[in-house]
Amino acid sequence: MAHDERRLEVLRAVVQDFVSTNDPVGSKALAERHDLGVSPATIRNDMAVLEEQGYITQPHTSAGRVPTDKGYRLFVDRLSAVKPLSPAERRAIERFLDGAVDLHDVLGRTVRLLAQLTRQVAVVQYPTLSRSAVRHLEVVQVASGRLLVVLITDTGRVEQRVVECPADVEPGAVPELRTLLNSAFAGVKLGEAGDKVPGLLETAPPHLRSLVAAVSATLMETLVEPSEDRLVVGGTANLARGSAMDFPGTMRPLLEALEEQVVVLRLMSEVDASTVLVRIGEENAHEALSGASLVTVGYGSADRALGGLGIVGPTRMDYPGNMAAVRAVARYVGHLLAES
Amino acid sequence: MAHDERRLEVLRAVVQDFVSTNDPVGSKALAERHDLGVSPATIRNDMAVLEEQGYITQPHTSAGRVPTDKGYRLFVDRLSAVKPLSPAERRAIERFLDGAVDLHDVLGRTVRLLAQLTRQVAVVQYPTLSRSAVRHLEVVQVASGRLLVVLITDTGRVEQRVVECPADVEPGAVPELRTLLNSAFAGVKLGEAGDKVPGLLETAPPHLRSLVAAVSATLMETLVEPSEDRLVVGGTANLARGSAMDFPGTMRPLLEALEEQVVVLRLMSEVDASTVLVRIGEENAHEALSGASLVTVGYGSADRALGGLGIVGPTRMDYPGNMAAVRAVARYVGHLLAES
DNA sequence: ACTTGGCACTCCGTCCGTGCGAGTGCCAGT
DNA sequence: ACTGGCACTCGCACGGACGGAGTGCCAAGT
Repeated sequence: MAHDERRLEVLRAVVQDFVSTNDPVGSKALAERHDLGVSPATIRNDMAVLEEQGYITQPHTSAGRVPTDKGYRLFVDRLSAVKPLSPAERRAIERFLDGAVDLHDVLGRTVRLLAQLTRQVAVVQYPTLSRSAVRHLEVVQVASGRLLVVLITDTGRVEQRVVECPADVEPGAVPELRTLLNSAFAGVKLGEAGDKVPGLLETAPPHLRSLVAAVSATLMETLVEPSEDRLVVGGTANLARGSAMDFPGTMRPLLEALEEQVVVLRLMSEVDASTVLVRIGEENAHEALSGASLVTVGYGSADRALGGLGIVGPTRMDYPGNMAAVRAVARYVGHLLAES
Repeated sequence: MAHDERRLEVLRAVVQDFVSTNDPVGSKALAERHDLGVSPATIRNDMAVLEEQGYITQPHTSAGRVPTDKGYRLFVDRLSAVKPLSPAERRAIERFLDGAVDLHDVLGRTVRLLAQLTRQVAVVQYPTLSRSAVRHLEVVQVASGRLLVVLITDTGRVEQRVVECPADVEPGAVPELRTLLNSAFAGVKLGEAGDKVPGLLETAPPHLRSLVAAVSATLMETLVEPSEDRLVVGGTANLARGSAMDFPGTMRPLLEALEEQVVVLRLMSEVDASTVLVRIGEENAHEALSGASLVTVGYGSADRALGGLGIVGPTRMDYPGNMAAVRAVARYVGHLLAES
């Protein structure tokens, strides 16, 4: 019935007004700023119902209403239209990201770009190692019993490890080892590289076997460790913008969580590249984030997500705009990394 | 005369009390907490002189006194004894830093360690490229006209760049190129690598010359750019501790400056490894840092500083303790990087 | 020449009471 | 089912009073 529909319209209006003004919104103001075609009194009745259903609440008796987490959720799921980016924003994305020289640079620019577009804290995850493929393995001898192994992935990520060798390395063994490793692992996804190790050990010439074993062990160790997946954080200055009213308590736990990385990374791990994921307030389950919202999405080519990126901000944020920005940036980064 | 000496003693007491309590300190409280052997009235006279000389000031008429930047400066220069680290802290340093797997890891641990020890924001600069020496150069072909060049320094830093080649690369040229570059640059400090290029171009076999030129150009570009010197920041959550009274205005500009990096890096560039450098409040010259103090020192082996590290916090900080922590951590990191 | 106790003064922070405005809930009327 | 009216409730901003902490100065003591 037209009844329920108007009520949703009222909720949408409450969210929009509260997001833009940061003041609890009352029935009179609503009637003025939106043409809902009804009087403030009617709106009051609707708001009473919305409050009973848990979508909005009032900070004190007789102040305006404020959306609850549940209210934002409904807004995001059913009431928000996709907000197209302005041409200026599209241009900003290109201008910002073109001319990046390496992976580190790309992700650094990305995080700054996202922070600037959304005026929130931005987070970008490095491409997950286990989903990347080996482009090249490099072996360098740095001392008689020590090798430096450098792994370069198809996404441009570079990892290096020092490997202690059981015995001295014979001269000439290093190039041999390099060729062997590359022919075994090149193009292999890191998540599946472990399967190759036994076969490689069998076919390797005996005098290299211990070397191969040592190097493989170190590599596997590097990869199995998903906590090593790095996170780039930017725009933390935006936290200090909202006059500290935006976050309950202080913003301290939030800053701590961002530095921990592990909390955010866990949330990131659930993204996929096709849909923008929004987590609102308490939905985050983690204490420090219970007053914040996350908008995340995976980036990468269509068939595989390389990693996640997104923003974290107060629950009172411009969801449609931020969702659009996050998605657009992820698409662009995906292309950029795919073609390099 | 004993006169001046006691006045300095009063200044020291003011600084110490204010740092620990965060309240303007009055004559009576001073007389109680320190045995200066004189009455509050005498202390008042001394404080009046100290105020006239600009070392302390009162927030309002008839509140206690607070040290000025100049007062902290005198305290740091002449009144602070070296505070030895506790055994627990020494152990924490070792425990924290041992077991780091690569450079990124070392610096990440360092910054967390410093932030935890000092309860301030910690910053660590990556080893300056121009002062590092080439350990190895790796060349990989990633497409017909594109090479990936990976530079590994003796400090473990890894930089990579994609080089677009003027023409197709003949098969077999890549290993040749690799050998050539390595024999020319291995062990050379990057700051001086530019001098080697002309000679290298002359002696290079003709068919490699254009390749060498392209690769060298990219390398020089990478190195000349000192702004690429990265900074690791940690412990920003500590900013939110001091109840926002510690920083005039908000802490927003401070967070921005930390993200900019360039401001902090410029200050870092002046460090050397032997002395701890303290910059207090307005001494920083940069607007955003005018309410903050920096404690920095270079790390590296005795003969060359690889980079800087330090902390930034409110002018009201425990200078002796923080100076000791910064120095101890820098020494440990220096050893760690020297032996790897 | 310094130090000390006393004293009057200044000013900040807090508390309390008031008035105002915004917003609500309810009710009667259309 | 909607609307206008009305009484009611709070939060907040304003303003004056109060208490306390701390100072500066002065006269007296060592």
